[in-house]
Amino acid sequence: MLYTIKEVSKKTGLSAPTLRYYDKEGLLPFVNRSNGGVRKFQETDLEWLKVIECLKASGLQIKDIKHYIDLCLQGDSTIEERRQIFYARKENVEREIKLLRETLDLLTYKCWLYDTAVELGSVDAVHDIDEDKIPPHIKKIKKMLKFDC
Amino acid sequence: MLYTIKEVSKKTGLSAPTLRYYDKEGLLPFVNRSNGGVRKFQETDLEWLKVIECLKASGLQIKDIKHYIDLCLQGDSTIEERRQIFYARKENVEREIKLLRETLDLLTYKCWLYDTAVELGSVDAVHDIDEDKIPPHIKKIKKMLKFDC
DNA sequence: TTTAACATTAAAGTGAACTTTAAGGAAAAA
DNA sequence: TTTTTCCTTAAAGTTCACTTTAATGTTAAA
Repeated sequence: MLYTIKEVSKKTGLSAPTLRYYDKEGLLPFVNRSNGGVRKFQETDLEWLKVIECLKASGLQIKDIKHYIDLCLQGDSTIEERRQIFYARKENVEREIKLLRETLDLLTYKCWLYDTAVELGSVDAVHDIDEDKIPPHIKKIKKMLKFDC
Repeated sequence: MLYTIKEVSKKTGLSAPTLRYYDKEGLLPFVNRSNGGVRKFQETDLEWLKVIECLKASGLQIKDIKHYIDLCLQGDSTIEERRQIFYARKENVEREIKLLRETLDLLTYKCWLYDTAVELGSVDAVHDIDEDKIPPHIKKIKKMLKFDC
């Protein structure tokens, strides 16, 4: 089964110009063409695209994804470097998740604050609230925040 | 205690030009100046900056953070809109964390694959490996991936 | 009071990841 | 065979979030 760029666009959620841009940047050297020069994507190309999207989601730039693709083309002599790339990406994503969880804590607190502000009719009134009327999970977050907000 | 822009830069990790850029974009309308026009940051300004950083980390653009700051300046009449902003940000961060966890799964699989490829001396050899020599947590991820990689 | 280390602004420049445009070629249906 | 719908490219444009530059003013210590 071969796919046109439009079909791949639908399957991946990447626009056709984005796919062409990736190709131009050297991310898709494995995609074949018809005699007329039209790109014909294979099933394995879709798998490559998923790995590319994974590396992008991990915070890797296009030019560094290209470097990884180049290593793949060079074969088994580059295994060690590719291994290190994935370990570095893994660490980066773990760091990002940690950061987002801290962000989520402040947002959860703010959601409670504004829920309560809507109830009481003012933001100031929430800061005057009785300690024991604050839900435990909010209290816990408030302690971690180390600043009044 | 009042802080210069350089001190705030050190405390927040944001560069001095970035802080000036934020000010220019209307994110810091509360920061006072000396008679000579030099910014003098207060403790509360640092708290504002933490909320701004939280909104930025949640994926909000500068112009939309400005809109939130504007709402704050307008007072209690905008409580409901601000509440909705934080709920939307919370949902967005939860979605992002989910996505990053999926990314992490593929990266964890790739780390195992390249660990094994280093051991065996080739990537192809990893694909020929005995099913029962694949660790359970990797098997689990492999099943979820729905594609060979 | 001079000097050094800050601060200020406006405006231009940067880099990343696309998107858009324009002009045209390929492929499939009528 | 013609028409329509796709595809192609190169090149320019866009958006975002800064960063850099240049020219100048403020502030605190010596």
